[in-house]
Amino acid sequence: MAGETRMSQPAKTSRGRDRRNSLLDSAREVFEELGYFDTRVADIVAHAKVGHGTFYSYFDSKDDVLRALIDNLVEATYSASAMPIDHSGGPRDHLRATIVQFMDAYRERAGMHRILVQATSYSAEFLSRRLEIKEQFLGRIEQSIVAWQQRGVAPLDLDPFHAATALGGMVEDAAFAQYVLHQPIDEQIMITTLTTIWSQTVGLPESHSTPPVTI
Amino acid sequence: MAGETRMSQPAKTSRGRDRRNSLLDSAREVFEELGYFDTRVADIVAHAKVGHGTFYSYFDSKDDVLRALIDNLVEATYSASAMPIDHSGGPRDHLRATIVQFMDAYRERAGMHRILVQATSYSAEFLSRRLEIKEQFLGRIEQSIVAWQQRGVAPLDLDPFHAATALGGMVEDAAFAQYVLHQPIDEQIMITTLTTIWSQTVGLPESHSTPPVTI
Amino acid sequence: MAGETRMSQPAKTSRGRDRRNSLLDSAREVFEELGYFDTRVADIVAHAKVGHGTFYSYFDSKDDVLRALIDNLVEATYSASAMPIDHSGGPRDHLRATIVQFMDAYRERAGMHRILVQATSYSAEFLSRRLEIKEQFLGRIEQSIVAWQQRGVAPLDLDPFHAATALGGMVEDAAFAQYVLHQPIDEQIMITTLTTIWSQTVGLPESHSTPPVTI
Amino acid sequence: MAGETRMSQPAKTSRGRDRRNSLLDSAREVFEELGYFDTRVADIVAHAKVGHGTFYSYFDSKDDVLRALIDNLVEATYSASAMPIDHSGGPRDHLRATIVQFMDAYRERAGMHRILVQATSYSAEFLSRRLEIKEQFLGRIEQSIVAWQQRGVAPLDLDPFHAATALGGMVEDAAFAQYVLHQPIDEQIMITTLTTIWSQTVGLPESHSTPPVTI
DNA sequence: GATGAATGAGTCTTCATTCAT
DNA sequence: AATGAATGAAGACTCATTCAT
Repeated sequence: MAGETRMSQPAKTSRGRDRRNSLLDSAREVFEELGYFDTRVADIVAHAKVGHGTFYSYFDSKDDVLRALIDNLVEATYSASAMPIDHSGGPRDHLRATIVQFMDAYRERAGMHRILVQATSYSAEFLSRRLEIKEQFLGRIEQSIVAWQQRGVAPLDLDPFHAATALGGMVEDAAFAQYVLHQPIDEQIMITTLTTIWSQTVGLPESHSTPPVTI
Repeated sequence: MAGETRMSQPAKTSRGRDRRNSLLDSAREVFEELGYFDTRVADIVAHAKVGHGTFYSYFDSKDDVLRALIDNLVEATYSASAMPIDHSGGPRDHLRATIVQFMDAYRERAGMHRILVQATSYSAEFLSRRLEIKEQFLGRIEQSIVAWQQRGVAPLDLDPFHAATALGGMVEDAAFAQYVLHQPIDEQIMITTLTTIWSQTVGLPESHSTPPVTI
Repeated sequence: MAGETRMSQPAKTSRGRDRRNSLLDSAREVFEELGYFDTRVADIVAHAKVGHGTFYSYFDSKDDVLRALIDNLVEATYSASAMPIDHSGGPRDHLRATIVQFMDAYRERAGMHRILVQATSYSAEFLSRRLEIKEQFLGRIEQSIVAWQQRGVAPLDLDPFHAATALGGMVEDAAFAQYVLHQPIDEQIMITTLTTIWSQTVGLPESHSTPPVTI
Repeated sequence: MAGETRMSQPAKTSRGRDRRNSLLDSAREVFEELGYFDTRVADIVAHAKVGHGTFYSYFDSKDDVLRALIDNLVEATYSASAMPIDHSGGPRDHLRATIVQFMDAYRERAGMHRILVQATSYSAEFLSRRLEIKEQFLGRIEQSIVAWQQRGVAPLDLDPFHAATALGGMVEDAAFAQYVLHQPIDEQIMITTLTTIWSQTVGLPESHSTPPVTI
């Protein structure tokens, strides 16, 4: 399915970079509207108002644009989660802010998250990419649980990896249900609920006395 | 213009039922091996050792078999979650048993759950079917949370619907990660972790004194 | 297309004859409703409420029933045109009666005439059958023109064969337009018009004195 | 579900137009040789020496080429019947010239007329197209009959519409018998016969004194 | 570089006919 | 004799990708 992953043309000139970005945008918009499978290369080039040949001078294949888009999503997700968060409140406030940050980032790219799920079920290559995002996310959670255990806040009999997997999966699933499946979920109540479940699991007090731990 | 006869699933005879089941099994096995998209009708009929026409006398299309398989999955999932659970232990034991029951049912049909996710991302019709399963599952959780709140066990400021969505999503995601994505998760630790998170959220005591509430 | 025309099973027993006729009727009805091409053998056997196998024990193929039905049509057409006609009136009355007889016979079997035209354009074999009917019809006309010429009524410079072809074609086309294409034609006016054109061509007087010539 | 782009006849370039015409010619030739039903798209593309896809980038389906060919036939028929006719002779000469013009046009496109009849018996859409041609033809005849009646030449008790239907059908049937069915008809004798029948019906004198009426 | 016409392998689906029961 | 399940050849159509202009 994947083949030997020829790298798509780099496009040195600025004009080439623009064209490539334009195609990337078109591909994303069409994918988000029709889904990956129902999108034909013809749809993308029509949307970008270029010829078929142009598409293939920037990307090796339909899979290749998808790859590029997923790369962008991965990168954006990394950047988003690396953004600093206000530490002024207590640990629960901080946790809540972290969850809000995640939900915001997800909502903003909900269309591509839908495509990522499609791609995941279509090729092992894209599954790896998706797991890569998830592991990065879960790794940070695991570290924060370990930190809380070291401070004597979180119970020591909680397995950090499995708890991170459970809690992280919970948050991601909530985001998917809300922003991709458009389930009738109230954003604020859901954030409060997620924060509560998470806090109780790792033993965060309601008060603001405990020093914050960055997720 | 065309004749008016268009029947799939004609056979009421036992031979016809057998043939249909055989095709259904073949379809499931091939879907599980290759995924829905990479499966050709030719693969299914070859696996079932029948002619192309035979396939089309039991099913209207490739989509139609998928529909039938998903129907079976939905039905099986309903049945599984309706099975009685041992009530001899305390509430936590009971919750754990319920989670174990879910994980067992999921593991047993992991292949089809993978296909369900694929189908979900491919057609709105299958998405509805999947949400149907999930709502049934989440509805039961929501009711149990309400019951615990009425007994004064679960905190009243916990929104039952959103908590059910979060906790249910958490468990389903864990099952998916474990049995479909084959993430390196330890079954027992994960079950303990899920039980702990859930119990703490709804206020279940560690001891065995509280009367059980059926999920 | 036709192959070597194996004669379809003769059906010696009366039960067999009934079955065969029942199938023939079903085939005709379905052909008339759907047209030959859009009719599937499945439609015929469903209409006759018999199994596929039964069909093939009375007919060799789908073409074969069509052949049988066209044979019936040819035979019926021969019989109809051989029926005696009231000779009491003058020659024009007689001609008119003959045309009426033709139109009646055509109307009664309009559905099969439509099928005959379809079959004609589909296989040379059926074309021959159709021409056979037509030649029989035109031959009679030609003879009557010759007779009128011998009586000094019809002009001698009229070529009997070509006039018969023209006049016969005119009448057949009118029948087709009226009964198959359902063009908005008034039956009585059309019959009068055809009679007039024909009479003038062959010199029939308006009065009733000329002795009749049977077509 | 599918993309929204569905274009046939895209090419506005001269190359595209050429290709389309080449396919149209191939389709016509193959249809004329094998008949519409026995022609496969594969036959057409083989004859045109292009790939399958090329066919489908100019036409939506096998039906679609047929539609295009019939459109051409309709157009050509309109043009042909609109061509001026020599008025120097008497009314009979003029009528004869009109009939000759029709027969010439029919002979030239006999192959397509055969296909038109096939198409007619296959789909109501094509039947409409055929009737469209015929009505245009019969309408002109009807008008000329009315004109002759107004001049006191044609008998007033002749119904113009039904007479036009009868006479027009006669001529068309003669053309079909001659050029499509290849019946042993002598062209000149047939034209004389048709002219005679028609003339006598509408009362045209043999002499050249009556002023001509254009059909 | 850009274009879009051309390609053809790949799939689904139909239905006349056969034959085991 | 009757049945109807099974067959599989046949054919329409799609669309990612190539390449001549």
